[in-house]
Amino acid sequence: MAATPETNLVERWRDVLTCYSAVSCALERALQDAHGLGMSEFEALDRIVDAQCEKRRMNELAADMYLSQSALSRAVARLERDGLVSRDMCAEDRRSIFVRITDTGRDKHAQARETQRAVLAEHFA
Amino acid sequence: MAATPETNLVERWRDVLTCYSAVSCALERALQDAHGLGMSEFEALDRIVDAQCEKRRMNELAADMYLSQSALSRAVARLERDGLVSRDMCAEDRRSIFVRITDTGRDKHAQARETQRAVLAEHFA
DNA sequence: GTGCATTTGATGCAGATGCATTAACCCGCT
DNA sequence: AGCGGGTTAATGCATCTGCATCAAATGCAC
Repeated sequence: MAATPETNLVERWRDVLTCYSAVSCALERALQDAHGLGMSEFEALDRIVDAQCEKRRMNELAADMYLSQSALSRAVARLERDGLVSRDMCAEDRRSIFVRITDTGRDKHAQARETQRAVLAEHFA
Repeated sequence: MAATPETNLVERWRDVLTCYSAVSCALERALQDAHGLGMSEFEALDRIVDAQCEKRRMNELAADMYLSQSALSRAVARLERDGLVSRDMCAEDRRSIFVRITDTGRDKHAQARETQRAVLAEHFA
């Protein structure tokens, strides 16, 4: 028997939990303090920028992220309120929304990415 | 140069994020559906049972967990409301609270642990 | 003992999340 | 064209979380 697989499972989970808690907490604080961004907002911006195309549909975005549809809807609403993205009608399918990053949003994301990488470097060192 | 360390950092973080999201979501749902327990409640019970001693002070418990002090306070309040733990005065330091697991709580935890391990086994397979 | 900083757990409050529902829209079938 | 089922994003609601604050209790300096 290979050293109690049950215990290993729980240990692996605890490791993930510990890592996630520490990093997400630090990230949340750093992004908030330095840029006024929550982690979900940054993550959404990040996915939009990563995709080569300028515009992203809400549902494509939701599929990439761990957020529920409603949470994403509100996160994008906050980003729009802060002028970092715009929500445009999609002519082909009028139910869909194109989320487009603004110039301000692009700048903000570039700055925030620096913060993110600094925090990650610190915690994964 | 060893394959862009920056990108590796972000990838590592995304892996943690993906894993945490999937598992915590599944765990939350499974525990809630099968036992009416949230993940934080289960985690708190788990820490109490894991500690060899019957009683745990709130602050010791908080130190073990990723929760804030206030969140823990309310999680324990929910556990007490459901009859799974009791909060007793501590004679030595009357600010402190002893959290003690009840028989009902012990049973519930034993059952919930089965669910937890099943979910973990499924996701870490 | 007295006074003051610290510690401990509870609570008011604002913000974020998920679930269920809703409104608008698309598509296929007749 | 019209209807019904499925899809997309927004919203009401309840819950959980963290921050700041509070009251009670401790203990340290004097």
